[in-house]
Amino acid sequence: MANLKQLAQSLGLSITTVSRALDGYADVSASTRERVREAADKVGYRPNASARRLRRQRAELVAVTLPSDPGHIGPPHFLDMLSGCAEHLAAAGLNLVIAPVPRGESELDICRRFVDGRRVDAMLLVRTKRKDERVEFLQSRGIPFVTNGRTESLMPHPYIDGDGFAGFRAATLRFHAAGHRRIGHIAGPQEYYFAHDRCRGWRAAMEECGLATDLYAEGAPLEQGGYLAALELLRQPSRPTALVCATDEMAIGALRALREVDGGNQISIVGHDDLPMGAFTSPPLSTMRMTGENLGASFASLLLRAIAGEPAEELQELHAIEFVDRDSHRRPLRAA
Amino acid sequence: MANLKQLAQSLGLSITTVSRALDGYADVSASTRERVREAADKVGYRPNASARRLRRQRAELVAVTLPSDPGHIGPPHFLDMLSGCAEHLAAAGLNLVIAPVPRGESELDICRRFVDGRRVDAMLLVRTKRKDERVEFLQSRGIPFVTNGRTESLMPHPYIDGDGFAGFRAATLRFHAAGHRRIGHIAGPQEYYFAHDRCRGWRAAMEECGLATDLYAEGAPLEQGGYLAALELLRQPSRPTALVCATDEMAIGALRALREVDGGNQISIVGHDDLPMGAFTSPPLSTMRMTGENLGASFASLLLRAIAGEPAEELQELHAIEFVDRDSHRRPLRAA
DNA sequence: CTTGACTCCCAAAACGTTTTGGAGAATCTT
DNA sequence: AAGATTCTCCAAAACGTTTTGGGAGTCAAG
Repeated sequence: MANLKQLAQSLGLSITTVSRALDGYADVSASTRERVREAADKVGYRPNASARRLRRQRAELVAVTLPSDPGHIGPPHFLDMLSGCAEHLAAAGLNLVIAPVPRGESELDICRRFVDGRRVDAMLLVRTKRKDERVEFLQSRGIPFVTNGRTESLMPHPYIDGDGFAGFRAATLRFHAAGHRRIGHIAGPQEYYFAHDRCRGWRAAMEECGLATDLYAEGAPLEQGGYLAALELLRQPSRPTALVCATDEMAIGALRALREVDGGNQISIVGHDDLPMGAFTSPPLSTMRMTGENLGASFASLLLRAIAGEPAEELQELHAIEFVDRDSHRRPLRAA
Repeated sequence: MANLKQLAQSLGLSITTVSRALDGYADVSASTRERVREAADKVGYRPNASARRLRRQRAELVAVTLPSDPGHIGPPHFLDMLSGCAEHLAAAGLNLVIAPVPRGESELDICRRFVDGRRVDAMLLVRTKRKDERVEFLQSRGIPFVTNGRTESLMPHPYIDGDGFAGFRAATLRFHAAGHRRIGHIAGPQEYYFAHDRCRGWRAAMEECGLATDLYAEGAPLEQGGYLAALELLRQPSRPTALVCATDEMAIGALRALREVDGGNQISIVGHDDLPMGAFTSPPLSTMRMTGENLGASFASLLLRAIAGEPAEELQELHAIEFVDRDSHRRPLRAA
């Protein structure tokens, strides 16, 4: 209820002095500062956010656009990431607003609305595509942003990403070393950078080993997509003995296909994301995950540094992928 | 870049007229209105959000507090709900900000910050406790809010909840009708309303059937909690033949315990939430879910109506629970 | 006594919008 | 033809803060 004017009046001081006292300026005496602070605490004064934002020309807000398509939004721990990010942004006085894409609008429309209405100081982009129009738009407007996932944009921009190429190459080589020769890949939609990157890793390893890359199937990055893709691979005349899946959700769908077609437990499989659920599937799902603690905090830090004006080149984090050894990747290899 | 002043100048009109033209007031002629609209479109004018908020005395923001504890935030489809809610709020010009609880602060502190700093027009509360201090605070401040889950607050407040009592009672009676007599309950932390409500449903059914309620174990509402709770029940001298679990995540943890101890497939089990993952477990997990389409839209609608001043009594939705018949709830019943 | 530095405070402007309360011109009514 | 009404438009106030550019005092040095 209280605003600066009322508070100042009750103290017999000017608005200016009260404002500066609360902000800790040196040009107000220690005694008045204390007096002001006490009075402010007593009436529970908090500056009106809108007024401050208008005057300071800052929105104190960061938006993250949530892709609506297809199905789930990122891996299930995505919300944990957002939450961590929001928490660290809050420490710097910024709040995180979520911006889903209403039907009939594009993700670009959303960016436009937020940026041109000066509703945000920065943006967080997830689920980047290889060619991502949002990135181009934000670069043209000069608004700070960070992406989760790289893009093929020519101009560098801040991002955090996992080295899917290296991770999937290593996983494929691991299968090869274990004796597998028919190693299939269940891929996500190739327009997404992460899906393409992971696919490239598998492909590179296969070619290094002199193996054909025909055991390939693509699907939506969900259980159902993995299920259908796995069925497709299992129909091939020469079945795979091992499967490298673009995501854990797809791998879990594939596990179901294996159970149905194969009785299960015959084909080795590995996913990516380290979903908590993976420890509880049957067999427990071996997987990969991006190294690094508290991804949300990293995003927050990059966003703050981008807002502070650091150049994009210094705000790019490529994290190694580590293997999570459960059980599903070492099914006994039958003689070919 | 453009503001009202510049736009007005370039058109040779006053700020007032331009503003009212864009807002579609009748007291500006159709021709000027059109002229103004065209010019605004051309320069891509969008009103400055902060200025509008200050003048209108509305934050155009709704906050949802994210509990940080324990572990996951709500069921995995929680983000879908938030996204749907944000989408419908956006259609009314409101954005949804997520407000995680930093360590060292309480959920109450967050509410205070948002409400007293006039940063929001309303709040969305999730994971209500039976006695929830946030509810009391918001009621005392007279700020509109909606909770996901009821509370034991004496003053009525808007909520959306599933009828966990009826759902769990029905599930327990179903097991009884199938011949089960030793029906266990894996419960969530009882301070949460939903956990308590579901537990009461199981307990009521057991008592109606004249069965003892000693097969009870409590745990964190996560896979691990369900796993440990199930192990506890399986250690009892007289094992349960069926398990009613407070959440799917707990049920999935319990499934793992059953596999380890029992070889699996001997004990019937049912969860709640209808996680997509449940269709892919082994055996596929029978579960329950709240009826009703697009929960997020319902929350948005209730929030808007609460902001519009409708009384709390008319903003309470209790949804029926429906059974989702997969396979895990009809394991063959061995002779006792 | 004057000057300069320093301390503590404040009036006023500014941020960009919406809204209030008319003003002037044109049109209608009688 | 005069008054009433309707159409268009606008100046100015207001929202609550931060920041600019001083203005009184006080004190020490010259």
